[in-house]
Amino acid sequence: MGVPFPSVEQAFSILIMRSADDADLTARARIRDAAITVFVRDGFGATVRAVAATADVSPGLVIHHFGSKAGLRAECDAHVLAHGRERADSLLGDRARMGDAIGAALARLADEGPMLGYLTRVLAEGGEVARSFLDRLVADTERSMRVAVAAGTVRPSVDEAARARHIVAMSLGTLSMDLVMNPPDDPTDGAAIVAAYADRMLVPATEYATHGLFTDTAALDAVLTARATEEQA
Amino acid sequence: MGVPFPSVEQAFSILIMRSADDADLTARARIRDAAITVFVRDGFGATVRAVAATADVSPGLVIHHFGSKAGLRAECDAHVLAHGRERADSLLGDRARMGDAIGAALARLADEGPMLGYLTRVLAEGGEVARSFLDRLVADTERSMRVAVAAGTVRPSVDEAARARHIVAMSLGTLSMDLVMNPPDDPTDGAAIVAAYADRMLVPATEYATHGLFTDTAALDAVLTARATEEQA
DNA sequence: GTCTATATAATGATAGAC
DNA sequence: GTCTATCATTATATAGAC
Repeated sequence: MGVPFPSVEQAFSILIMRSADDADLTARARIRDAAITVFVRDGFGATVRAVAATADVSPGLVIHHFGSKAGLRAECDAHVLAHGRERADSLLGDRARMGDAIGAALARLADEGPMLGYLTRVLAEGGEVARSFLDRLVADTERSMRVAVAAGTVRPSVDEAARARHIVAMSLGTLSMDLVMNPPDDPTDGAAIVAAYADRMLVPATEYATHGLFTDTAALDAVLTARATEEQA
Repeated sequence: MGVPFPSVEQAFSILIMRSADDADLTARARIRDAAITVFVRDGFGATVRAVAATADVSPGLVIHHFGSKAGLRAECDAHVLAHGRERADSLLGDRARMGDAIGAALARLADEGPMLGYLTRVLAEGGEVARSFLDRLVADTERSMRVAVAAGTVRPSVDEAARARHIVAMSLGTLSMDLVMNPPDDPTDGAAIVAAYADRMLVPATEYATHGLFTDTAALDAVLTARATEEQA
């Protein structure tokens, strides 16, 4: 079987770190977790007071621990996004797991909590944090694609770098837009979000990835000809 | 030639209303246009004061005309999004124009100003305004697809409704994510945004729409089998 | 470490003169 | 219609007691 959504799988793998730090329940960590939940629910405009209330501490204590709201935000970003490097790498070397990408990726997402919702908030907001996350994902995806092309499961592209950027933008963009169209009841419930998303999009996305949309190559021919012409000029 | 990005073309067509209301330059309209520019540049968190400064009026006058910041926002939304119904319909009836979709859509986008940036802000924010816009686009896309399938330029789908939703989410999602990865110098310059986006994504997107990604149908077979099985249960 | 109380700044919105 | 001046609210962040 092929690799339906390589970049999505990688994005998700980055979120699978279900850090078993239940001992990490210092007040500081509690505040951070509460902040993630509140940011997912209400967006990054949420107030320090709302975070404090959710963590059952005083607003002053939040600032005491993180210096400022920006400091709190930075720590949340780091906790959610600054992971997965090794994960993505090991995935690349493990063709067996790439094989059943759909089921595996979805299954491993079964309980990552609010991380997915946080990621989509970051992507919607844009900015440097989102950009660096996507850039890393593009690099990983390009390497994944080369492996898959060599293995014969994925077609070669006329521009592998451009395809990697496109696949990342498309994968996470489709997810983000689907969530706008179908807002989850509980945005912090990653498992429910993934299940609903798969239910809506797995068939059309796989169909598109298998056959494309067009019946002929006229559009592609035109685009490639146009590009060749302007490159000559 | 085919119809590379039907939903994108329709989304764009909605923005092509270059309202020749140059006589519409009442202070009220000036404030509204300034608000659109500021919202595109700084997001919807931008202050009434910033809008007033850009429009060269007092903050009080902004409230005087629109009642509240929410009122101003609503008027901006209406001005940008509450159009295009007829446009999209006429497009459906005009197969000649659907034919050269790529060039036509991009060319007609040559100068729609800050509208595109405003649309991406609305989509990133989510909420009811974005949802109703996307819903309308999905309905239009499904009708477009049926026409194109009947004409033989687009492959039929096992689930036309799901495909329409997927194409809309994918088209606008890809655009949004590409803009996160490559922030435009001037987010209010729609022409430059479209040109840069096409330069980066037209080749890989058309390639994907023509051939898909996979070399075989194993993934699709698995997904369809799984769906059939769970429908039986 | 944690709280209460408060300083400071910014924002949306109002009032009234012109 | 437009402005200036101001109010009321809300936010982040600080200070100091416990």
